[in-house]
This record gives sequence, structure tokens and C-alpha cells, in this order.
Amino acid sequence: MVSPDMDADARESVALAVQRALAQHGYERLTTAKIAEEYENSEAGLYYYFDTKDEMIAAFLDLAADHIREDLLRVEADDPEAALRDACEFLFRTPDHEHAGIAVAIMELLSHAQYNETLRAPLLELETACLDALTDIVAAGVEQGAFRDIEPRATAAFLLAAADGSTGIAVALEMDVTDDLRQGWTAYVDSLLAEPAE
Amino acid sequence: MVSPDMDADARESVALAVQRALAQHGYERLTTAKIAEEYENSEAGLYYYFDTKDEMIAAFLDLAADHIREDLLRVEADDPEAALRDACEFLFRTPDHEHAGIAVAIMELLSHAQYNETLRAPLLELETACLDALTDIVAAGVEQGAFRDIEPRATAAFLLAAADGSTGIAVALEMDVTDDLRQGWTAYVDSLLAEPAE
DNA sequence: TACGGCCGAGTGGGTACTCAGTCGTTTCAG
DNA sequence: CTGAAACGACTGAGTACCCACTCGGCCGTA
Repeated sequence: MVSPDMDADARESVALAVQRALAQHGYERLTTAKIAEEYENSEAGLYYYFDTKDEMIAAFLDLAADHIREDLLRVEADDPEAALRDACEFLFRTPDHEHAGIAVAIMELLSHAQYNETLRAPLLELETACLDALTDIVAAGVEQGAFRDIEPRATAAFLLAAADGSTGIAVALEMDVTDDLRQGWTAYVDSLLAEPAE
Repeated sequence: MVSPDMDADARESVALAVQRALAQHGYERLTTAKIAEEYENSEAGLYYYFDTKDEMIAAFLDLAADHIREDLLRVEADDPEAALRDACEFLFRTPDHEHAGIAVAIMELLSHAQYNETLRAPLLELETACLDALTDIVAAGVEQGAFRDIEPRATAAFLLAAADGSTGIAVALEMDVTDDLRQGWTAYVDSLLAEPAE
């Protein structure tokens, strides 16, 4: 007799295998054989818990969404400016960071979402989670008077788009704009701050 | 005897076939058979002008880079603020536009650039062309006093990243943030303007 | 007749997915 | 307590399919 969550555990360890395989090989070169290699069982064994490869990837996305949500919310302190800067540091992560592979993988998946029903839903949830977290931070800042009277959701959407795009430009193309991008978002956050009354 | 550019013409019509095929099927589902279908010749005929599928795609990217450069530079009027707004309108094109498929295709290609030597060079050139055009507009605006004393390249990089990212979010995911994104970049451009002396 | 442009019909490699088992553990009749 | 049956987790060895790319030849024009 075993725990009734044995299946859930197995599914999670497949999701983690997908994560490792993605970080190493990227989505384009992701095969069930490579997932199986990270999972320490046979390729056929994957299909005991999942019907298709896409479902395995979706399981990874669900896991990633949880982690991102956690990371973004942990940051949400009483100081909205600091919270927003921390969130940006997190979202604009650069290639040298250990989780860069995952950021790139998510971007790859994003570009395939249009043609892939199975991946669209978890990706939409992941992006929505980010958007909501940012919106909350900005809204709190506006309410507390730390930020100018800006539209929280528009600001959050713009920042999120910039973060997603910067992954593509900086990581995929290896274009030398990392410093420019950092300066760009920093200046943007500065421009959101309320002017001290003069 | 024919024009010595017969080959160049044929190559361009393959590039256009790649463009149409990409708009319809996306990069992931792009096959040489589908390119051949758009090109109105046989699949084998493609290989008379190109050695690999990637070279065909690179030819499309070269063409696209020319068009984008043209569109961005046509806009560059004497008024930097108007020029920047026009450039943003162009870069943040929304799903309903006929070229949305191409924007997504370029984003898909971007996410594969990491693993694909052949595609990286033309993509890098395309993004660099956009970045340079934006940088010039911003620099002109700063010089003429229309914008605050901002860093042109950082501003341009940030805007370009936001534009690239918005394609993924709005078009690929069909997320309902089109209005928020427009409001976001509009407010960003507003924030760049020099305050009238008061 | 020669030749450039193009074609039909492969071919080989790769990959998602399947299926008939195997093996260790649990259940239970005698 | 024991042996057999049942079962759940997993595997090795396919299989079918797709797709980039090739090759020998055809055909219209010069």
C-alpha cells in the first residue's frame, strides 16, 4: 500500500525532468528520449502517466507558474518601489543566471502557443500570474503615492512585454544590449515615481 | 538569353513563398512541401536555388529586413515625437493586421536563433536595423530638445524589447491586453517628452 | 544537339507513440 | 505460513509517419 499521491509525485518528477531537459536542449530539440533520460526511467514509462509529450510540457509549465508566482509574491514588501525593482530584476534575468535556460524555454513555448492548444492554457495562466503580480505592485504604489497617477495594468503589461522581449533579444540572439536594457527598465521605473512636491 | 538576375528573381519568389507559408502555418509547421506549394513549383525545384531549407528562410528574413527598414525610415520626419509614435504604431502592430502572421513568425524564428547558426545572422541584422532606426529617432529628439535628456540607445532597446514581447503576449497567446499595451507604450513615450518650461 | 530549369519518385534518419510482456509486491485461499 | 493469482509500475523492441534532401531523367528553348 502506498500513498494515494504516488501518481502526483511521479507526474511532478516528470515535470522536473522536462525542466532539466529544456534547460539543456531547448524546446526545439526536446525529445521524449531526452525527457526520459532526465527522468530516470524508460521513454515508454513516461506514457504511463501522460498521453502525449505536450501534456508533459504542460505539467512543467504548471510547476513553473507556481514557482514564478511564489518568487514574485515573496518580493511584495511594503515598499512598492523596491518591490517593483526586485520584480524587474527577476523578470529581466540575464543569460548568465542559472534559470536563464528556463526563461528561454518559456519564450520558445510562447512562440508556439498560437498553434498548440495544449500549451496555450498553462502559458496564459503563467503570463496572467506575472501580469497580476506586477499590477498589484504598481497599484499599491499609486495608492500610497510612491508612483505618479499611472494606469497599473497598462504599466504592468508594458513591463511584462519588455521583459519577455528582452529574453529573446539578449539570450537568443546574444545581442549585446544587456546593459542598455537594464538602463532602459531602470529609467522607466524612475519615470514612474512621483515627483517630490517642489 | 535571359536577364542575368533570373536567379535573383527566382530566389525572391521563393522568399515570398516562405513568407506566405510562414503566415499560414507558422515556423514549427513549416515544411519544404508547404513552401513548394506557395512557390508554384515542385519541392525539388526549391533545391535548384537553395541548398537547405534554412537558406530559404534566411532569404525571407533578408527580404523582411529590407521592408522593415524601409517602413521605419520612411517615417523619420523632422518631428521626432511624431516619428517615434509612428514607429511604435508600426512595431506594436496588433493581431488583426495582415502582417501579424509575419510578426509571430519572426518571433518564432527569434526563439530558434539560439540553436540555428544560419538564421542568427539575418535575424541579428533585422533587430539591429530596428534598434538603430529607433536610436536615431530618439537621439534626434534629445538633440532637438523634444525629449528629456535620456539615453537614446537604452530607450530604443527597451522599446524594441517591449514590441517584441508584445507580439508574444498579444498575438501568440491571444491574451486580452492589446489596449493595455497601447496605453503602456503611449504613456512611456509621453514620459520621454521634455516638460515645457514652467 | 546542348543545356538550363525543373520534376517524380525515392531514401534515410529521426521521433512520437504502442504493445506485449516482465518483475516485484500485495492479496488471499487453503 | 505458503503458494498462486492479481495487479500496478515499468520496459524493450518495435511501428508508422514525417520530412529534409537527392538523383536520374525530361522538356522546351537556343
